[in-house]
Amino acid sequence: MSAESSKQFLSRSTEDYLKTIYELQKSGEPAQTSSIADALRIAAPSVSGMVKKLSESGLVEHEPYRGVQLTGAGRRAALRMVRRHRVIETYLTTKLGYDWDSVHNEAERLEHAVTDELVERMAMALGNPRYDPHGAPIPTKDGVIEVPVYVPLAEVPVGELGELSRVSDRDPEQLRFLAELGLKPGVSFEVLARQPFRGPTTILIGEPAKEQVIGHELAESLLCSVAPREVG
Amino acid sequence: MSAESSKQFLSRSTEDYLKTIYELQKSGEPAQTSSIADALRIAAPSVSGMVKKLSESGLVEHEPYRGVQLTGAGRRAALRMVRRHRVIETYLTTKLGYDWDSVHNEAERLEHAVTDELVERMAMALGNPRYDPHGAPIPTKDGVIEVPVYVPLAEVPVGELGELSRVSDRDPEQLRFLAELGLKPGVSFEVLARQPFRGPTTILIGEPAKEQVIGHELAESLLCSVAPREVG
DNA sequence: ACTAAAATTTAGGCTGTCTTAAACCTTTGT
DNA sequence: ACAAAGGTTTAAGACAGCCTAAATTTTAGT
Repeated sequence: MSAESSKQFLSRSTEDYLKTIYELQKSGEPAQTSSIADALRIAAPSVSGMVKKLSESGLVEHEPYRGVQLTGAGRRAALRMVRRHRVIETYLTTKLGYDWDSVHNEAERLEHAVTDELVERMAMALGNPRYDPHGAPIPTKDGVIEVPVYVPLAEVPVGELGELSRVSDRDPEQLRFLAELGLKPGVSFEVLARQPFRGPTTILIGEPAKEQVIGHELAESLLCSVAPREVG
Repeated sequence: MSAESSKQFLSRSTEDYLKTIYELQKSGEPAQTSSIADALRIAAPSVSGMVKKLSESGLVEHEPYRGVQLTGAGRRAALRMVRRHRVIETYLTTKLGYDWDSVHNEAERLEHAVTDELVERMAMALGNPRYDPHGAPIPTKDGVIEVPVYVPLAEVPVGELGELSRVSDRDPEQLRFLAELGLKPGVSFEVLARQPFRGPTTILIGEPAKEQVIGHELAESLLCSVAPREVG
């Protein structure tokens, strides 16, 4: 209801800032200027300037030298972008045959050009999916997002059964590699062994069950649910 | 091969200028500054400035105070945008249930955000259609566009049989009205009567054949093929 | 506690695209 | 033939976003 809250049209760049701040700030702490700059591949002073504007529009709160937090309005706008991005990614893979490693860039451009109506039509055509192809939860139209609790594969104890639930959508190379190994969300596995000192993890996976060795770094980015599903 | 011709990335605004100039210049004569300004809803001096830049990039030829013409490269870029626009319009109506009166605006935004790959995937999914929902020809990937010869309904002689082939996609109001009357590309009709002094035309049309009276102005914007199809 | 390093902000500038006001050509009516 | 009208261009400036360099604040190590 405040004078600020009804600002309707956000610039492309504003949308990018809000989405980025949302991603950085998920863990709760304020987002740092330099993290935003890195994520957007922009110089830090540019971020300083833009953040001032965002905070004047009531989309973020900025304590100088401390960091940035989304306001209610900012969070809503950010989640709208996240929904767009994930619905688009799902649509492109499901309906237009995109590989899951190439959708990210396309979605990154389209999310700024699409109307709410198109997003809803795409979601409808897909049966209102709850997860995108990388396993990330899709916020609802009214900005509600599920926050499942996952364990990185690197931390699932040896002997445990689990299901791969989510992977990062950022690195196409990595995604292509995962696809080769059949490592996509929904796949079940058993942890057979793990070497100490940040060594690789061995899992049993796939239809003709097969052993797979996975390096520590990769195993840290694979988010899993452990066997007796406690998470909706 | 010239130094200019390899300029790869056109700004959103450049794309709009080229597409507009293409539309205005279809009839052959150079496009006027003021017509471009009107079409883009921009002040004339802005167009002057931009045209200078376009001509420095080798996309148009500009004879000051005379008008603008697309060069080969400019025409190619414009047709790429036209293809995008029309493929998108066709996709949205065919696959996502859009009405033909609401696709124009959506396409107008998307055409700048889409990659060539997405356009080709959409075209593929549609079976490489030759016409969009308004009956406009879709240029091929390599920039070939069909130029059918049509007659405005207002000029089809009384007694003649014809087929409605193309309508303008610009005015949603008009499109909704046409839809109500069942007047969409592909529909056949017979001209029953026409009043003089730019009066209305009466046609026989539809499955349960029905008489329809159409005002002169509207009849001028409905492009038809006359009965013994001479046009591919 | 104090200084060196790291992070952030301020200052000043650039580019792209738009604007209005004024100057400038071209066309056209008498 | 020439002046008014109309279209076009130049001039000057605004605004969004970006940049680098310099000044400032915070953090961290001794």
